[in-house]
This record gives sequence, structure tokens and C-alpha cells, in this order.
Amino acid sequence: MARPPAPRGTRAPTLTDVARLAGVSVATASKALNGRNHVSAATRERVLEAAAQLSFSPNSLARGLLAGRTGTVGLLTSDLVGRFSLPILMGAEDAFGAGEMSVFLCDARGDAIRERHHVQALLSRRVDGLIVVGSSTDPRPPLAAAVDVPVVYAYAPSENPDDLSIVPDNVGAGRMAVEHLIACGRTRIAHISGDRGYSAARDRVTGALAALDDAGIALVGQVAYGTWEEGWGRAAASMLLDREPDVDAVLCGSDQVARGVLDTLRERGRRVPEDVAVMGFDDWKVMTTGARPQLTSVDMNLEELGRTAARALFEAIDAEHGRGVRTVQCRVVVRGSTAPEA
Amino acid sequence: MARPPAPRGTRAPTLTDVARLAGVSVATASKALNGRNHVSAATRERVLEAAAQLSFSPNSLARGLLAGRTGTVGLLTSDLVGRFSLPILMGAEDAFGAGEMSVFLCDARGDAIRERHHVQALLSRRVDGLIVVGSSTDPRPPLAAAVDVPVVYAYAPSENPDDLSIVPDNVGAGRMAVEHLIACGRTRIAHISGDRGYSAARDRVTGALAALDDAGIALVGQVAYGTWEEGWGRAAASMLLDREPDVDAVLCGSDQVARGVLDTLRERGRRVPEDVAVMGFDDWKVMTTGARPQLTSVDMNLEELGRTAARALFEAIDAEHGRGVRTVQCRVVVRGSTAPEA
DNA sequence: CGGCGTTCCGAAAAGGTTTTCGGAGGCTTT
DNA sequence: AAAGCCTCCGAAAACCTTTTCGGAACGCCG
Repeated sequence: MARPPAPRGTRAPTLTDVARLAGVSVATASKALNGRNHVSAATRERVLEAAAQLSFSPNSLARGLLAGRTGTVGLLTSDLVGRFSLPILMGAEDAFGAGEMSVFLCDARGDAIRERHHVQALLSRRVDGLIVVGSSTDPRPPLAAAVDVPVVYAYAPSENPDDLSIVPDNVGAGRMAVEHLIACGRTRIAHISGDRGYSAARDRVTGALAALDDAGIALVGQVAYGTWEEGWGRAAASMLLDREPDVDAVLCGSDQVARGVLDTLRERGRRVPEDVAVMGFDDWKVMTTGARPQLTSVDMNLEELGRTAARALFEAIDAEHGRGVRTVQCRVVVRGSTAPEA
Repeated sequence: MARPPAPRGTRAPTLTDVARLAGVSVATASKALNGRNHVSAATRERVLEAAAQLSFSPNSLARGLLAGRTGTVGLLTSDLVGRFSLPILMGAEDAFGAGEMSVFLCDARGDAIRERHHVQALLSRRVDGLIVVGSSTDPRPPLAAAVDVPVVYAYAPSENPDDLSIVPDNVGAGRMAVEHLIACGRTRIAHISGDRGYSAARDRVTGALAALDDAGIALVGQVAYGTWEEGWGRAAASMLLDREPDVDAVLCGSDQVARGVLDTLRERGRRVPEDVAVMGFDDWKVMTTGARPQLTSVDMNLEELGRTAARALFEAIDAEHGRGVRTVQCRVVVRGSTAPEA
């Protein structure tokens, strides 16, 4: 910050330069470039030509300073490394990028201090709004600082019900999964879940049990909680087969767990899907399409969630701020592990 | 853009407000807040208190307008969905976020039109520099528009050697991998690579062959090019075992390919690592640690690459612009698939 | 008491754009 | 011919911060 900016070529052309070249005042140049009226066609043409010749590009800072609106939003994520924030980020970037909005990306890495610092920086840059992306679906504390721009929470809802949160429908996902298995003719369904500490795991269980209840079917064995990893899937499947040899479907808490289950089933000589159907959650492509057979999974529609959050923020910027928790529907992606290839 | 900004609470406090509250002029308030001298301690204290009371946050737009430097950089990626851009992005965000820089994220999705549009938008926002992250390590055309801010290409180098590019050392990675296998006592080494269309695959082959050559060892069979997927790994391993039953190590073009190879080896009753050692590239945690046994891999250090790119851009902003291609070293992460557990 | 140096503060300009308002000129209407 | 309206353009203000420069107050010395 000590040194002055290095003189790199010549300074960017300003509206004044354009006006001078076109032989008009800056006011006229501005009007011509922005398509406002009260400018004759001939003059407008001259200005446009001058602007093109200088490859003029209006200074967004000056514009934002005057308009009180910058056309920027902040995307505050808790962990870029996690694989759930990425599709959401993509969806949001997608929805914004289509318009005239630019996105500031900040990674707080789960650190509250860092988060506060980033929020301050974003506010000082006068963003028009904020999207806060959580790293799990568990509720998170709202932003500490007082923010006078709209905030939308994505994936992890805010603990404050007055905030607007967009979350995936994990209960619905569990329900849809079981309904799919039942539709495939399965009646002896077990559930190997993920980490009990995550509401995503518990919600999916809730939905799954509800669907079983609706169908008048009992779960085979107990819900098995563990971790989100392949190793847990292998171990849990082994125990399951020992205790419940006649199981004909295993719903898994994640695609990774399902991969482990598939491994164990193969080793035990169970055919998938003929003997046992297997399903995962998240539809993580590299997991589902690399598996043998390919894995049926529930797509949580995270990219759509990101787009929804962006659109909600967009509305909140222009109009009134919504509140409450909104869910985004998910969908079953059917592959070979539940339905034999056609 | 039609509606005026919704009046959300009261407008953000400005330096004028702070000065008025503290009973000084804006100039004094500015000096006090920025820690410049020629302000008495008492006055400074009054100003700081007033600023805190109003929770004043200086308007970065106005500051940037004046300073000619905005403290923002643009991060232009070709495909957020790909998993290589993410760690780079993280590293860059990391290196920038530590200071006073904010990052604009743009996803061009491999579309040149969209890319140009984003570059224009970034320039109009007066970013101080740009990082262009490619989706593969193949050289890419330089930015179309004339940019008068420093640009650093990351992962994919620019086709123009006068640009500065930071890329992973794929040749070195191939070399290190083979050296590790040799160090593990393997002498009958095969290589199941990835997609021949990618320079990453070819470069790794180059490095691997060079290391074999140095050691006076011949590759077992031919280099097998295919895809980056698990299925290819399974198929290629099957063919390999048919033709070269006495192979004692398989170097795989990616972790995914390695997973497929592991699968086939298990089915064929070969023990890993006792009979055959297996290695992958990329060190994709979910692939390597979920495997049985856990997979030795070469970490391409992408996060470090992102940090390096950010630092290079930082230097280029302050001083002179570098040029040429710089590589970032990678490292072998040893796991059970090449070395028996201790 | 005058001169001088030091310390502190305020006025003003700069940065680039948008918008408002007034002015100038041309044309129509009475 | 005078009055009025419409079209087009330019001057200037506004947005907010930083920096420069001049001025004021004060203490100290001669």
C-alpha cells in the first residue's frame, strides 16, 4: 500500500475523454451512452463512435458511488473445501452472472472472527446484498454485525426465524427414496445412515420412516448411524447382513456410504439390484457413475438452491425482504443399483 | 434497475457524519481514522469514539475512486464444476483474503463470449488484477480483450509465452511417482494412464518414462490411454493382468482410474500392496482414503498453486510484471496401496 | 512585546459518473 | 409578428473520501 500504483500504460479513458473526442459535453456523452433521450441521433452516433475508439468502459466505482447501489453481492461461505457449497456457489454465480451483478467470494473457514472481518469488508465495499452459505444443514447463528443490506442464508438456515433461509428438503428426500424403493417392489428395507450429529442425516431418517409408515412397512433392523465414509458403509453392511440376511434393499445415508455397502454386498455374493437394491443420497456423480452397478441416488438440487437463493436476494434488493425457511425440492436419479438396466 | 433502491433503514453514515458528531472537519476525521499524524491525541480519541458510535465504515468506492486502486481482483474460472479449479480458487482466496484484497468470482463455463463479457465487467469495476484459472493443464488462448491490469494464468498456461502462467509440475509428478514405486522395490511397473487428449496425462507419462529410463527399467507393456474414469481402470487392469501376469506395480493416471484398478485386482485375487502396488494422481481425498487399502497418490499441490498465483499477481500489481511459465512442485502421499501399514 | 517554530485544524480540490435544470434555437400557432 | 412549445445540449451539483495547503493558535526566545 506504500507505493503508488505502477504506471501501466496510460490511464483508463474517462467519459470526459469521450466527450472531448466527440466534441460534446460530458452530460451529453453520458446520456448518449446510456440510451437516454434528449440526444439527437447524429450526436449519439458520434459519441458511440468516440467511445468505441477509446474502448471506453464506464467506471463502476463512480457510478456506484452516485447511485448508492453497486451491482455487487457478497457470497460468504463457511468452507469452500466442502463439496456442498460449490454447487450452491455455482448456482448463485449463475443466477447473478446472467444479469449485471458481480459476486464477491469470501471463505470464512468456519471461523467467526474471520467471518465478521469479511462481512465488514463486504459492507465497506457497499455490496447490495449477502448470501451466507453454510457447510451443513444444521442451523447456524445469524451474522453478528448489524447489516443494513438483505441477507439470504443458503443450505444452513439461520437460527433466527426472521431471516430468510433456503435449505434442501432432506425430509422429503428420505421420503422420496423410500417411495422409490417400494415402487421397485422392495419390502424389507434397511437404512444405514450417516453421522447422527448432522441434521441432514436425522431429517432423511425422519422422511424415510414416515414413508415406510405410510406404506405400512416396518424398517428392517435399526437405523444405523455412523460416519459419512465408505468404510462405515462396508462395516455396517457386514453387520446388517449377519443380522438380517433377508434384507432386499439398503437405503444409505450418502453416496459414499452406499459405495461401501455395494463393496460388501459384492464380497458376500449378493447381486445388486437382483437380490438387494441400494440407494444413496447427494448424487455425487463421481461416486454414483463410477460404481458397479451405477448407483441410484437422490439429487439434492443444490445448484437450483443456489439459484433460488440468488433470486431471493435479488428480490429482496429491489423490494421487500422475505423471511422464514424455504425448501428446495430434490429428485431421485434412477440408475442400475435399484433398477436393472433396460 | 428501474426502481430506486428501497429505503432500508437509514443511509450508511459517512465521514461527514462522524466529523460532525466529533465536532471536527472531515479532513481531521479522515486523518484521525487513518492514523496519520498532525492530529492531537484528544481529537483522535473523539473521532474514533464518534466513528464507533455510528459504526462508521469508510466507503471503499470513494476511496478507490480517488486512489486509482480498488483492492479487488478478478478470479476468472472456466468451470467451477471441475474439481481442479476449486482448490486453486481456495488458495487464491486464502492468499488474498489475508490482506485487504477482495475477490470477484466469475465462471465463464468454457464459453469465450461469456469470458469476454466477464472480463469487461471486471475491468469496468476497476479490478487491480486478474487470475485466469483453466480447466485443464492444456495451454489456452490469452484473454481476448486488451487488459491494462496484470494477469496471471493458473493451472492452464497461456499460449502466449509473454504472459505469466503458474502450472502444476506434471512431468515431475510422473517422475516422483515412478521413483516412489522403485523405492518400494518394484521393478515390473505398468502405467494405465488417463485421457490422451490431456497434456496432464501425456506429461505424467513423460516423467514416468524418464524416471524408468534413469533407473534402467523398462515399462511393462504399453502405456494405456483411456478416460479418467473408474470403469476404464477396471477394464484396463483386466487386460493388463491377462497380458502381463507378473506385473508388480501399476501407476494410474488418476485416483479414479486407480480405484478401478484396485477393484479388478481384488477380484482377481491379487493382494495390494503385497503382490501389486498401486498409485494414483491428484490425491483426491475421498477417493484415496475411501479405498481399500488406502491409495498412495501424488498431491499436485493445487492450493499452493492458487496461493502462488495470488502472490505473483500481488507482486505484479505493486511492481513489474513477470512472464513465462512457473511450475509448482508436487509431492507423493504414501498410503497402504504401496507400503504395508506400519 | 515582536518574531518564530510547532502543532493542530479546516477549506478545497480531486477522482468519474449521473442527473437536474436552465438556456438556446427552431418550429408552430394565433 | 409575437408568443409558446419542443428538441437538444451544457453547466453544475451530487456521491464520499483523501490529501494538500494555508491559516490559526500557542509557547518560547530574544
